[in-house]
Amino acid sequence: MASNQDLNERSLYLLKSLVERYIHDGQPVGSRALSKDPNLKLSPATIRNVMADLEDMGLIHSPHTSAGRVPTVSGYRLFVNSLLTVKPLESRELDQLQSSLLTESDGPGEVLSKASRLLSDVTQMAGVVTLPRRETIALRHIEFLPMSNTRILVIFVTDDQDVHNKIIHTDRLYSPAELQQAANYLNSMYAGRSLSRIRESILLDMEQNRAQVNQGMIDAVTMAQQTFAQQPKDDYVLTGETNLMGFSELSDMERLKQLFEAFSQKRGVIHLLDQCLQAEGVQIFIGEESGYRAFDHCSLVTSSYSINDEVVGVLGVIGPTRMAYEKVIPFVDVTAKLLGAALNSK
Amino acid sequence: MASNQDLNERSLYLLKSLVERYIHDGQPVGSRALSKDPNLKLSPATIRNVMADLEDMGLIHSPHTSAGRVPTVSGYRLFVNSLLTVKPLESRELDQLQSSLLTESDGPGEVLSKASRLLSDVTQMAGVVTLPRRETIALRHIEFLPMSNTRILVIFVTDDQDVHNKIIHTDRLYSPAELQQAANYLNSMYAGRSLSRIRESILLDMEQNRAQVNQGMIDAVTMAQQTFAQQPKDDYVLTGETNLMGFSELSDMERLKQLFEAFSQKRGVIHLLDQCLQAEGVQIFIGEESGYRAFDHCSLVTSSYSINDEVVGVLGVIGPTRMAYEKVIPFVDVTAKLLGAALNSK
DNA sequence: TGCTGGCACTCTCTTGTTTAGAGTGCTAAC
DNA sequence: GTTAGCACTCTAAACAAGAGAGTGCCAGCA
Repeated sequence: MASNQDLNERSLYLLKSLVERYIHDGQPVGSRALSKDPNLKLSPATIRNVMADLEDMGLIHSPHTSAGRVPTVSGYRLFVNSLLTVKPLESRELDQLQSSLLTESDGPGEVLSKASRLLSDVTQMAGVVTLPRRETIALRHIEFLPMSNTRILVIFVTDDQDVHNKIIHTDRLYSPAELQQAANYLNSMYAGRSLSRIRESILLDMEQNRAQVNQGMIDAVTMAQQTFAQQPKDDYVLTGETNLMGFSELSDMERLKQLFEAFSQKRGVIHLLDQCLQAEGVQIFIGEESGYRAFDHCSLVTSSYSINDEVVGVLGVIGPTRMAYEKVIPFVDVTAKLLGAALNSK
Repeated sequence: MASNQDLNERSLYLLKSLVERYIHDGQPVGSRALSKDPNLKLSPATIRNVMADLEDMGLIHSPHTSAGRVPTVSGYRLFVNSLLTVKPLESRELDQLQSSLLTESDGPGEVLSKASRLLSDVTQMAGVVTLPRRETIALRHIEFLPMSNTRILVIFVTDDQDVHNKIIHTDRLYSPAELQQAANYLNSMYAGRSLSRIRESILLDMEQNRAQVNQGMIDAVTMAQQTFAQQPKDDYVLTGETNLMGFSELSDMERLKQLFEAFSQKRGVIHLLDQCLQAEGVQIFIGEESGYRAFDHCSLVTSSYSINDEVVGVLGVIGPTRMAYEKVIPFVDVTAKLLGAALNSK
């Protein structure tokens, strides 16, 4: 058994070179090819010895006897963690990013779509952006419109100019006038505050028996919170899925189907992305690391993005394990920062 | 050259039988297999003669010398138009449909999604439903909220309880009070009428120099119309795309990619579906008939659906040319009617 | 005239075999 | 510790052969 001490500088350089070559041309890399590396004046035989060690350590693996070696998940992991030389963004790409995201115009929804499209267009893989999910969203404006029976259409505008609407069911019948009054009250008294604080506030007022507060107000806030709670916030914008169909490692139809099914179920993907909400900076899942079968042959490069220093969402790129990490990582990083900036300025 | 007179009852029955067999097991059908048909007491040799005629007429086609025959697009077309024996819906399916669609609860958006999901779940192909697009939509409620500079958030509730919102840019700055006033005026005076009629009305009032009408009102309606005009109505709900990955005739990765790209572009698909808006009843595109390369190996079974006798949208099923038309056609038909009914009752 | 049995033919698909090429592991020598 | 050499293994491509399916056509029969 080879110990970690065998991981001297030379073996690491060899691993790095191997991973880079494999990422570049997708073929298993043999000792002969590596021996051509000008920085590495070694014969194929020596390289074979080193590769045997790397294989013992589970960093590379041979598809069959007479093929070269291919990085394993651990190999990629080591590569990404310590060997990678990150390529800074090309200025052309940076320009494209900035001009696309920072033009003040459309609503938040459009900005997210643009970001996702950028991620997929530039990397030629799939781009994903989760909808921003703020802990405390303040009320900007609320409206209750009666529908048939006990159904009420609640329109809820948050202070980030996002419009939510939801049909809710109430226990009793409310008259249009009642609804109007409740909305007016909430709009005039509590705009700018978060829902939970509004609720607290009203309860307090009620205790103190203020005249203008009544059960209706409570109901109204409950409705509003309902609207918000049920809002399908577990959602994301995914673009460029079709790019993934070009990769040979995903050309297996059964695998591809599972992957696309995961995309439309959304649950699993969201759950995976949520794990990146906590983490600072760029987070990477390689192959089976994600824990989701559908992503076994994919890697996920993600970064959280923030509005006003509050982490609200995650964006990233989904592609085959064999991807150009050195370009994707900085790109995801910058995009996340720019998206945050774009949403800040709203 | 064989003339149409050769299309006697026997040849037609043979074609029908051939198409049915091919649809059922996906293999080219040979003369020997067809000779086993109990209603058709003919030797393989005779059947071969008839099949040769059918091939001359371009109704069937042989992939290679020693394979059986496969229907061409014309063959499918003749089959669908005149030979098909439609299978009525199974009561289980009808129950499922009714209970899913006719439960009064959620907004129109959810109903459309449910319809689409039903289409894909039952047929195990892809289901599509275009968003309803009414010629004249009446105003239920409107709200203008100021954002930064000359940007205004318009919230527009139509009488079918659908909420639209859009950020528009105006020429000059409007004060919150102005916006409030405009919205109040529109809501109180014109709720229930269509936008174009509101506009006419206001212009008329202005000519007659009524006191309460001013340029602001005109601007308000213009804004409202803008909101509505720019609304991306060229949209649909598509579900079960992944089902399509199971079909061998779509297993070519390049084709599949084109198909999925068409799905996400949306333009072409919408254009195709629009052609069904005019038509009464179920409309079918078989293979290349659609005119879109991406759909060359697909068939599309569609039907328009109506709200209050006004045709507003199209729904349908997308699958391989080799699909069970006799089941899909009645299913699409019924679903369209039920969806109309479900939306009517709102 | 229309149907049928027979037969030669064609094409695909599968299987087995061979060969070239690539890459390895091991060993002995430097 | 490094290297050259060599036997070995495995894949991929090319080729051959045979089985199977289905056809077209022809001659004979009702």
